[in-house]
Amino acid sequence: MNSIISSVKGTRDFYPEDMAIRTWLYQMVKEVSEVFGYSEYEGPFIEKIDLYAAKSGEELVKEQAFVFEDRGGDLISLRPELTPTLARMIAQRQKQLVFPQRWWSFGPFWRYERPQKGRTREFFQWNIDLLGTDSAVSDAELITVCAYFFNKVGLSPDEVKIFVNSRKLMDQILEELSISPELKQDIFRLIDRKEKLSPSAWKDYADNLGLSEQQFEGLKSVLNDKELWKRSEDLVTVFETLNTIGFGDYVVYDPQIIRGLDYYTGIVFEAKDIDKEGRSILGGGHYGNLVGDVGGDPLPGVGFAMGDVMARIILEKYGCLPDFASSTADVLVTVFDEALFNDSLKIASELRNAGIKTICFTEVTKFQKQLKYASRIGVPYLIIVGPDEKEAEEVTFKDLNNRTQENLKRSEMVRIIKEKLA
RNA sequence: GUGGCUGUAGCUCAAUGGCAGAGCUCCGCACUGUGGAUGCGGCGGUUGAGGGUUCGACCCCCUUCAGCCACCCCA
Repeated sequence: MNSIISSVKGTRDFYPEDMAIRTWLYQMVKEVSEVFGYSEYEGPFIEKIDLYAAKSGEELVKEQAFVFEDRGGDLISLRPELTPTLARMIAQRQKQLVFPQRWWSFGPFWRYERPQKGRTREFFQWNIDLLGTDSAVSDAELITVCAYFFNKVGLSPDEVKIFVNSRKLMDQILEELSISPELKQDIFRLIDRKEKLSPSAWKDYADNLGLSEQQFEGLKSVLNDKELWKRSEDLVTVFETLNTIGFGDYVVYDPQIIRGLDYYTGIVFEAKDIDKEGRSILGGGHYGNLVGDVGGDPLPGVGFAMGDVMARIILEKYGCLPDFASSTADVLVTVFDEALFNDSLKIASELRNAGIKTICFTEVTKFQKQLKYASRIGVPYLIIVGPDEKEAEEVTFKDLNNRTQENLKRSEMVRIIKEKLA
């Protein structure tokens, strides 16, 4: 045990039961994306560091990327996010693509961070973007995709909520409070921290930024104003659209949603557990110009990303994960003795040719051991071929769950088993 | 990058500074063509790693690694 080389910090081993969950999640994401007419795409897992230099938050690249030098001396990064890659891919074909484009992806990402709950160094992320449109209804569509996904996997509006705000509205508020644009990032951070700090600590934070008493009070009352969204045309449209479509229950206005990434320019949103337990499940928003930094023509859009780590935590918490069969085989063929080994192998082959997932025991051992093995790995059905069965041109077909068994004619075996499995 | 908690058998956990244990799992047998039960037996450990204090360390100290949690940031 001591000699086993440990896995890389922050990575996860996907044992079959974990892989089943990951695959299931991918299926859900795929079905939701495609029912909205989005096309799947994928980029490289490694990129030149330059791609990220201009974009993203600086910290994301400078401090959280896995960077190495290749043999040619270029600095290469394991991708910490997909948006810059998407921007490049779009920019390269900007002249030939018909907009709006609807794209989605599900793949691995790496960030060199300290692992904790809901956060690993290697994780999977669902990215979905609607490109080349500036309308608030587009923003509403992406939020609908979120809600649709939650609904599909069985997370109710009593369990998760999508919190929505508008960067544009917040900009306007800051202007009205006469807060200088240079302070904008700091104020956004201040807003972001309100929940995490005690009231007095939060006040200290504000004082340190140089907010006047008047500005501080103004900001505070704005953040408590649940009706503030009515001042934003975009937000009004978003909420109206969602109510029309019927997913309004999932959505709630929250003036404290800001989002860290600075390329968001309009609607921003993130989904969280209703009691705000843990980190957000997904986050996204409207960006004014996706491809500007990689040399394309200005192109707006809206999109979000969902990480698999937090998604699994929430799905587990609310019991939304289906029961996955412990074995992927439906039938196990036992081996009676050396003389009948070939008969078992042939029967197994016959079943496989008919598309039935079949395991054949590969050694001659005590029957009890084979039966126990079948039971332990969770195969539902057993085929027994002994001298009696061979003589009668039959097999014994045993249902391990019901503990019943019957004899099947060899000629009818495949047909009957297929019926049972249907 | 900062701080806190935790590392003992495959798993869950015990052991006042004094012989490293239990339950579960696993394997074997009782059981020569029928599993989960029961009984009996067995395998299993450099106590995460390295150093120090001590007659003696799972226990105290230092270092390091890993996991978890929070900050930061974000999926």
